[in-house]
Amino acid sequence: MSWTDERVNVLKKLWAEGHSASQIAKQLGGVTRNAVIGKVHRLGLSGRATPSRPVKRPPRLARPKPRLMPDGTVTTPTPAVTAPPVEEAKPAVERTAMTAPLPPMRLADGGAATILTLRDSMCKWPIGDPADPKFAFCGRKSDCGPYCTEHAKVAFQPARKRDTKKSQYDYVRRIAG
DNA sequence: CCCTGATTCGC
DNA sequence: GCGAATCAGG
Repeated sequence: MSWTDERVNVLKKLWAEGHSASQIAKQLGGVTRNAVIGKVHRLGLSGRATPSRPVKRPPRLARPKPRLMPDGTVTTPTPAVTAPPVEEAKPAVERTAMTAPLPPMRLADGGAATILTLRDSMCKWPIGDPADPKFAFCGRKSDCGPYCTEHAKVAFQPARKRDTKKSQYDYVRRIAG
């Protein structure tokens, strides 16, 4: 099917009325929603009422995936080597320190357990910002684990509600192809 | 998983 | 110009 004047008019009308691209495609027939969206863009009426989506995305770089050519050859375009501005996850220390329920134990000298004074039998729960000079460890007696009984409760929470196998699989597929 | 629009690029 | 593939997000 091609974009006749009549079909374009229907497209404009339905789009103006707020129908989604897939709905318009179904009504027109013979086109996919991608075709509708593509046409909408080409007509320059992409910006409809934006209810709740002020999403600004940086432009995607060219598809690096191999493409199967009609003659059977597979071409793998060299992907742009632009470093993606990936924001790293916060260090575990920061997250755990924020939820620390106990202040560092006071040592005999009045200070707190540091990396120098922390012994094997002492709780290794971090307290405060590692970059801070006052950064310390809990230092209470740790028995069968790295933490004291109080921090062990926080550190070894009962397993959080697991993701479904399905959604995990989706994630793996997303990153692994 | 379903859905939405946005974008790129081979055709 | 067209639209499939592929995005990012609800």
